[in-house]
Amino acid sequence: MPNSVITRFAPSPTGFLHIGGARTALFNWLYAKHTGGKFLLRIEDTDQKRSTDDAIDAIYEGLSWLGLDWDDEALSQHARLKRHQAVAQDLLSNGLAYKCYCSPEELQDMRQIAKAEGRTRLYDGRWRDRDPSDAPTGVEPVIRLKTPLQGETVIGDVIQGEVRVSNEQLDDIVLLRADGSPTYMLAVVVDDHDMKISHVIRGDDHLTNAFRQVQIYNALNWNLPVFAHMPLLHGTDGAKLSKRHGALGVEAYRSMGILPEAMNNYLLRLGWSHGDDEIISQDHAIRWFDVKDVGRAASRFDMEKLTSVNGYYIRHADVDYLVSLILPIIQKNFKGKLADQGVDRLKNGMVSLRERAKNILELAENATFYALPRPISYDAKATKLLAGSAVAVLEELRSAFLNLQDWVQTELEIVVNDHALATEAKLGKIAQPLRAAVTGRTVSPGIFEILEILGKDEVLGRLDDAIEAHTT
RNA sequence: GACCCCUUCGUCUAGUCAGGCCUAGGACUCCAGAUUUUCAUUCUGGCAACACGGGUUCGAAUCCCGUAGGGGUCACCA
Repeated sequence: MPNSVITRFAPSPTGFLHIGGARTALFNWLYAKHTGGKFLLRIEDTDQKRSTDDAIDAIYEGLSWLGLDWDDEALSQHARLKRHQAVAQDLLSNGLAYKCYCSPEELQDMRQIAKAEGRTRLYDGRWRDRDPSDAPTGVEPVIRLKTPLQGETVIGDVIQGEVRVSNEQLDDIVLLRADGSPTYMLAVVVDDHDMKISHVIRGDDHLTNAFRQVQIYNALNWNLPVFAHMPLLHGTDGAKLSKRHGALGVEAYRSMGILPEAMNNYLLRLGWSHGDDEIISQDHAIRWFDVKDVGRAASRFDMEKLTSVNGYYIRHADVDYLVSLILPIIQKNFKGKLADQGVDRLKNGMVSLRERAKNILELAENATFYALPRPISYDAKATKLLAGSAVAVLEELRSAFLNLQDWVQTELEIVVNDHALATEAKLGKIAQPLRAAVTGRTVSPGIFEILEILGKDEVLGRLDDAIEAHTT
């Protein structure tokens, strides 16, 4: 059976797509692409109280931003309630499951005793073989799976290897709650089976759940999917990333100016590698990625490395793409006040600009002087630089520029250099005030490039503005 | 606590399956230097690790055992 690989990402709608979930989704997506299979999305919204449309949208948006498109319609687990119930009923009528009438208090006590005695098996199976006529009236039972008492349950995990646990450790799990809703354990198994999921790739916090799920598969006499439990992503402190730990949603990184390509690349390198390769294009990722190569150790999330990868992607990104990303930011910051030639200037200056930014926010900030109309504002350092004798320098430059016919970088450089020689000043002494006058800042791309892109009229105008603003 | 998983520079990792090519390689960070009109890029160099203890072997980061540390899971949550 060629092309039988079907993977899935099954997040619960908690309000955002967090970074660990994004990595899980990425690995599932890559594996599907690598094998020419399908990647499906299922929303685990069994708990209706906790899932909202907004939360579901956040997942869609997060995945879309990362470019992790899914095949077919996203499936809502909740919509499959009837099927889950039917499966539980089958199990019940086949004698593979039973009704349990324990009260929450009873269970609580049982658990305490079991823990005190150091046992893992928390439920003692007291209703397992009890006569149904003993059932108390007025109590809705839960349905529990009759799990094997002896032997062991084994998982051949692609990442973790063979993991086995004694069945004595596993108690009879609840399949259907008293209100008739399925538990997560039942729902995943039924859904994964019905969706024909071939590979279950998920965080290894599910590894111990997998044993219980295997028991459900076995009771149903269904084929097992291939399991791949990938190590968790940890925070800088080494603990599991969680909301409490300040784990952020992918949209938070987006608003920090991280590029989705960089995010994917960074996430991919956490727990997986291809020799010494650091920058891996999506094409290569698809070609090279295989779940079996995922490591078993958890890794920590490192913002500095992400930032560095992000810088690389910005430096190598397409000019128009970058302009389209920063334009809305600049317009938002300055209320749409854009110079007529603003966009052209941004495009012309972008190659130099992109080498100087670690993220899109910074890029937008550094590019602003191109986009805004006169008069520009000066930051504190620029203001300081323009005080005193700088005005005289600007005036001299202004008249030198005035006569320049061929307004190109090389010519401009000659003019400024000549001026430096004539006044026996160091180039820096002249270039810095010029930079401050023209960009409003002390840091920018090469000054001659800027002069050319801005154009003669604009430069002369900005010099006038600066002279006027700083003449005392 | 019980069960399961993990352990190479501060971090991500190569090397571990098929022991010698490893005086352990790369990347990020940091430091120094070169380039330079500022900043950045780029380039060069540097600091820095096989958790520990036993074995097996001519030889172990690699195999075995133990210890320590870290993580995960133990719900009528997902």
